[in-house]
Amino acid sequence: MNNQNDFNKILKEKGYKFTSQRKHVFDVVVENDGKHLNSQEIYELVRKKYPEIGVATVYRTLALLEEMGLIYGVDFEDGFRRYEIAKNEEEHRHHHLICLECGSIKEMEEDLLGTIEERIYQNNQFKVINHRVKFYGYCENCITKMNIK
Amino acid sequence: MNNQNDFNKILKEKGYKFTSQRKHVFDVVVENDGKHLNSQEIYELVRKKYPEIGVATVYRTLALLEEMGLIYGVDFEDGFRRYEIAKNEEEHRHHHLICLECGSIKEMEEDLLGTIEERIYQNNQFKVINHRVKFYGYCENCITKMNIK
DNA sequence: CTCCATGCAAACACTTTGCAATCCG
DNA sequence: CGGATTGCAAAGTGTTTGCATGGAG
Repeated sequence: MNNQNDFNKILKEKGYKFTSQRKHVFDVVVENDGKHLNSQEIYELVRKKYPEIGVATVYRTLALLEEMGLIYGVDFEDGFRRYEIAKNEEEHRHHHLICLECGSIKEMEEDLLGTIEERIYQNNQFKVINHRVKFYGYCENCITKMNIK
Repeated sequence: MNNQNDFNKILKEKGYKFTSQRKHVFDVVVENDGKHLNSQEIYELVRKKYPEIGVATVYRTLALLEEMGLIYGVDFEDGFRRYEIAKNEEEHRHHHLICLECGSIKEMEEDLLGTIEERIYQNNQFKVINHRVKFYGYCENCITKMNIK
């Protein structure tokens, strides 16, 4: 299966044009799966392969890809909008374990809250469509280093 | 119990001075419990009672109050940092039900994940200290209006 | 009286927008 | 070709900082 053609096809389906700028931006996000790059970092990486690209194009493309559902924007409250690829097998987005000591971010695949959503509807008359969970604490490395329980 | 003296005392304990600017900022956050005001909104409200105050003071004070644990900053990914009062009875922060239709934000007090944290430690070697959950979906009003299930 | 805290304006950092030039289809 | 897309620079937005003045303790 050919990536370029796949990407091309998805764009066309939505009535958008294929450009190498868009391909390069998408590639960088895909190639850095799990790194939660922010827009500036993506811009820098794309520039290595395509130096003429402008910041505005990167921002516009990221918004486009997010709207198309190919990537997700995540906010770790550090002042940057960060992006990760959308894996369409996920019904709900995965969750993040954020280390308070070193700032590392680990992904966790379990769907914790699926069973709880019905209860929320009963108790709060609120129909849950998606949820987002962030856990703050200490990662394996820092637990060892800090010698805490 | 006298609010002004309480607030004064907490500041002194941490080695900070009592000023009427600080009191006014804190008061506005307390008086608007549940409204998740952003910094600009807080600035506007404080100015009604204390017109000479500057934006910088509001930002500095909000950071100070957060650091002291009197208020929490929350990020609803709308480009603003929003604040809510910290209720120290809460072991974990409460969670938010965010309506995708009208944008309303409702608070939910249940602690959903307390029991799950041990499992996370087993599975991921990650020691959870706190967690933050946001549910996206449709609120009671919008469900009625939109006539969805 | 001594610093801490304030107000002001300028500086910042990230993102968005306007517009002419360019390129895809 | 014609309209979507791009690059550039300028404008926006929310927030932070430098510094002289002011006020709490």
